[in-house]
Amino acid sequence: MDSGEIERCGFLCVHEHTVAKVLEQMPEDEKLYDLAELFKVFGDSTRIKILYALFEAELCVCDIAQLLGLTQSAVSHQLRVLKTGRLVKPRKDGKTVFYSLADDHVRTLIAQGMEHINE
Amino acid sequence: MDSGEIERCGFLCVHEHTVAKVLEQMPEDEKLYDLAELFKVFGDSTRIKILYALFEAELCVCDIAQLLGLTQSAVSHQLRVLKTGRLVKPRKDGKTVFYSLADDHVRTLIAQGMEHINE
DNA sequence: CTAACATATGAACAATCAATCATATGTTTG
DNA sequence: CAAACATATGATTGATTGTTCATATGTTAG
Repeated sequence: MDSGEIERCGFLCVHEHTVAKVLEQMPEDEKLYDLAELFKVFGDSTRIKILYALFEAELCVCDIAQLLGLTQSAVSHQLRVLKTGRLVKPRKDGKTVFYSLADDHVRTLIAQGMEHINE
Repeated sequence: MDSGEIERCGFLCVHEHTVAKVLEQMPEDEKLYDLAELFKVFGDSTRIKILYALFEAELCVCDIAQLLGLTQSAVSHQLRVLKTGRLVKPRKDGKTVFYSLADDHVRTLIAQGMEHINE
């Protein structure tokens, strides 16, 4: 088969080799799940704000809270989510904890997302 | 002020000019909200699977459902979310509706996300 | 027109989540 | 050691979300 016929959804509209390609290049379920988890971390405006604040400099928790008009607790909870997703990293200095972006993927992803928005 | 002193959180740890820069380059609230909304759309493994399936070819709803082992209804609901986020676009052909990726940002964003995962 | 089919939609429910409040941990200062 | 401070954590709660089931819309074939 796979000649060019399009059988409607008695089973599949598309050619068999297309189906094969789709299934072949599809990553494992676990990867897909992890990827969704990553995007989920970006999917909250409070966390986006925190990341943007860290674009310029590392900041401590209470700075972020005051800059963005948020509770210390709320910021701390969200920083934990961002840390777990390896988007930010902490640096402890006495009783203060400074957070900064974990790597450049964060900037790149946010920039790409912004491009999509501005269209 | 803004000389180099670091006053701990009596008010701010960081220099005033850093605070100024942060606030200056921070996009408007609405943009930040929209950006979070965009990432939220990527933040579900079912939708990620659908997008991956559309990497190879445009597919109709029931194809996607069968390929991924999902209900027609579930796929339709999620395609609506993807369509609203302008990540996929429909092409109607008789009673069949074929969906395809809306633009290349989708590929780019997913690729960038995957890079972050694989580290 | 009617039956069959592909897709879309709406209501309902369980699960997930972000903010809040209260409190715990850990560090510095006196 | 005790008080003050920065941060983290745990429980609770209101809101959001993904799936399911039932049904509606719209198109094609007979």
